[in-house]
Amino acid sequence: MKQTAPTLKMIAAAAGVHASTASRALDPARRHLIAEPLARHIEETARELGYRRNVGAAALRTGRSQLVGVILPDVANPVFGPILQGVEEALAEEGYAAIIANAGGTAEKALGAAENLLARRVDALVSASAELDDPVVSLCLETGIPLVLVNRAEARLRTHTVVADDRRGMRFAVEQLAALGHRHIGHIAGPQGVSTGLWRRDGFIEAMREMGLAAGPVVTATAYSRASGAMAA
Amino acid sequence: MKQTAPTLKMIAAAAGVHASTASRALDPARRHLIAEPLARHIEETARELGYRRNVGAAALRTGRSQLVGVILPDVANPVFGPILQGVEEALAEEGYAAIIANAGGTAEKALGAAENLLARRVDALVSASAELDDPVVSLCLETGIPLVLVNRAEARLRTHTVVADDRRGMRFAVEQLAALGHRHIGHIAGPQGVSTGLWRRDGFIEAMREMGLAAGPVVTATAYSRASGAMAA
DNA sequence: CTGAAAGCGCTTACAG
DNA sequence: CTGAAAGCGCTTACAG
Repeated sequence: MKQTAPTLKMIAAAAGVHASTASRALDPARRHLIAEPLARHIEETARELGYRRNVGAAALRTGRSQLVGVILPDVANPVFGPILQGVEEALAEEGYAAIIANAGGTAEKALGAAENLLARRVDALVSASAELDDPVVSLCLETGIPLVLVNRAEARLRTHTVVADDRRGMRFAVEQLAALGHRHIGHIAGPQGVSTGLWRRDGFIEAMREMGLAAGPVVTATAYSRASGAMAA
Repeated sequence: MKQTAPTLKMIAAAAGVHASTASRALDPARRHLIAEPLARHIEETARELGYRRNVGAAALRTGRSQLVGVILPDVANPVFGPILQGVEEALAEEGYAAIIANAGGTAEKALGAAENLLARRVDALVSASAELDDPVVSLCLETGIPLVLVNRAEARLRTHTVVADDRRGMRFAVEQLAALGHRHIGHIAGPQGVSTGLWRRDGFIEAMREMGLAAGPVVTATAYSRASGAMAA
């Protein structure tokens, strides 16, 4: 016997008011529009009947889903746990929820994921899987949906982007090794179609040159995966 | 100039049919109800105008959100990446999307997260953060919303549960160490309020006894965190 | 095979 | 301060 969730109309009826009044009383932002005792009464009935505002229905009316899509290149990769964590936490504070999608490494899949997310009318998108020239960015620009890139940047800055300085990081790594006395240093580069792979490779080459070391071997892995890494190694 | 997404009515008007007809033509499951040439015509207009079915609006009408909530104890913990990955993949195949929530270690927060998810009318819930007697399970049982527990089980089996045999795993670990000649083995146990912590501890004690080893020290960490682990160590 | 209406559960002008 | 109506974008009986 799956009881159907109580609606605003049911609460209103039980409290002896119109649905619009119940709606106002139950929304913190509009509660002040209702006389305090009445508001309290409505709140109580709502609690008794176990009312839970249907966020989806409200979304249809207001045009705001309170949903943000998060596109990850590889959900299983531990790199993205903390990123997702941060996103989820910030969103939850504002009453938003994160809906995730796996891009699975290719731009086509990422685009498909973005399309699905748009069909759910997410209020914004966060993508951690941008390529240097990313179709998801183009899509968001066309449709006007807010987007922020994390982890990977585009070659040309077209939207909000939050990334580490991969080039600098790699230079530090090389300098560290050189300081330890190493002279023959190789680099397994990530995919050159994404900023992390490209920038780290650039940083490696630059640092080697600056340190006056013979350019070590650079082998490019085709993907950020164990298999590709092993192959390159 | 943020163009508003085209609606079914707009497609229908452009194609010269009624919205109900467009709705049928654009739904693979009901497409056969429409004459093939007309269906094709509607499809084409939809594509031209860049139509994207509003999943949320459909959800309101059908009562199925095509959304599944996933409650994780700690999103940043790499343990949950592969779990989330598997869940997301299976859901995506069926046209569902995963919406995530961080339970942050306590049952109260997990319950709050579940409430938020229910307000979004998720069709089902997956929880990786169950305690031995979990309020989220009770809530789902009361409201009739499908739930599956992963990673952690309740003491009393009340719903679908997918977990590893932690007790057996710990016994293997002890046997392995004993086989290597170790005699003095200690155990940093996880929180005893969740099945993984409890079962592994039990497995440890049992295995030590069976191997005829003096019970090593068992220290219980208060949470699955680096800080708690360090303290216990 | 196609159309017209009703309604899912909300919120927002508009009245009073 | 409260009510009544309209409408968000769909889908589903019900007609024809």
